[in-house]
Amino acid sequence: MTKASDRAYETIRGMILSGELSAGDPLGEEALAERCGVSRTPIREALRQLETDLLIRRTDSQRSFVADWSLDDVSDAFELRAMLEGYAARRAAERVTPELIDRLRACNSAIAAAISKPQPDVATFLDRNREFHALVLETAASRRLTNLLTALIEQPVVWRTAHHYDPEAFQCSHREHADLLAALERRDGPWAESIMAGHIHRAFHAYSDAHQGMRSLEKGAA
Amino acid sequence: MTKASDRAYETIRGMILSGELSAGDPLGEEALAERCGVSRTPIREALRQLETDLLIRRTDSQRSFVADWSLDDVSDAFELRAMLEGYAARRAAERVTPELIDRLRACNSAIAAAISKPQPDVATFLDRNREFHALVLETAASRRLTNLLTALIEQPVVWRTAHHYDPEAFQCSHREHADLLAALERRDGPWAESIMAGHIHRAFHAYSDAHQGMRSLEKGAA
DNA sequence: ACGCGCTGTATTGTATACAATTAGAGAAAG
DNA sequence: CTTTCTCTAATTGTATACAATACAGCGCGT
Repeated sequence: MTKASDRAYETIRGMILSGELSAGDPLGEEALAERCGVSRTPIREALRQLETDLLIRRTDSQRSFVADWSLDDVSDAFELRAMLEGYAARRAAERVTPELIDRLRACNSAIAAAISKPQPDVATFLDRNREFHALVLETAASRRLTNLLTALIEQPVVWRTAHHYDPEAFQCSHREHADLLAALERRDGPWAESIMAGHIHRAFHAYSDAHQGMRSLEKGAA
Repeated sequence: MTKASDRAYETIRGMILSGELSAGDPLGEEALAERCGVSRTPIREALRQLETDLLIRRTDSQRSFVADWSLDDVSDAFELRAMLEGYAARRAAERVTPELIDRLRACNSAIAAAISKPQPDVATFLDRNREFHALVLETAASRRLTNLLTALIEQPVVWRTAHHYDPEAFQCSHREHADLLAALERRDGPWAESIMAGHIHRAFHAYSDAHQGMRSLEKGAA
């Protein structure tokens, strides 16, 4: 059986990512404990983890709230991701093995299959996309880099952006993965870095555009 | 009165940085609790923080040990620092204020005073150096970046490297700070980024050389 | 009406007891 | 002699009670 603090972490994280809790909502330890069916002790551990993930913020007096992400925040996070994942891709290119290439290719094929349906399978896309990036990161073989990136990769807002992708955006993502594969296969670190950085920047603009669209809709509805 | 968990954090961190505990030493919660004069609860909070700082590592079964840093690890950490602090400097250049310039200048003057004595005041140098970098980071105004960098800035090994600096190394550091000030004053982001990245890389080589020297000494003594 | 301080209540911090898990020593079998 | 199994002791995980702290609302004085 999994530890209670882990379950609490997953539960609370899920509530934030799913939108069940919205930005700014207060997170009382006692309330969460009741909701997760555990005592406050594991909740506190979970909150500390979520804090380093930047999914929650704590006031000076240690009260916890669901973090709110302004467009500036998100832009900032993406720029950091572009830099760090670019670095990861470069390191991966220097350490790549034939097995890795095979696994990445399989991954990207699964993505291709998921997005060429008439009704794109977004869940599979997200899973395989995550796997693709995780493989690259693993190959980069830097514990520190892995640590830093986990805080940035699982971003709440981004998580849902792919649902607004149009067919062309999916194709772009897939093609960029293929390009990255080519760079890795040739062990060309700088190329891999450039592609990855561009890949992340494009994802940001996809998010940014979708967000803008959503805001106009809200405005129109109001 | 400061919180017990904070005191515990500082105490344990101090024990690691000062070398009272060496790499690989086991860190039992109960033993630490007794040593810090608090219960296990705040110790657990402190250990979590130290873990994200990468000063301790935890086994699969959650036992804690003082982290050991290979030269590769350190090199890796420095490269990340160079990238991230470079980015911070660039952002700072875009957001700089006259007050900041003044504070940085004061900081660097204090450094100059500390290192031009016949017997350099290393403690002051370290403090002011930290303050200098903290000011730049603060001006960069990215909560995320700050989070990521704290894990890298307070490196245990690095902390003691300055004690092995020769007079010229201190002067280099001071001069590079002055260069950075010039870049900030002109709001030249790319220049600031280059200087900062170079500054960090130089620090790595200073560490690397000193480390090499220490290893030869050890060898000779054995 | 406005600001200031006080008090009650809600929330977090800490200690402690107990449960669950794991490492490691030692015995038994091959 | 090596291997594996078991059992014990040490260590971490969780729950709960209590202490300290912060926030909000109210009353008071200006």
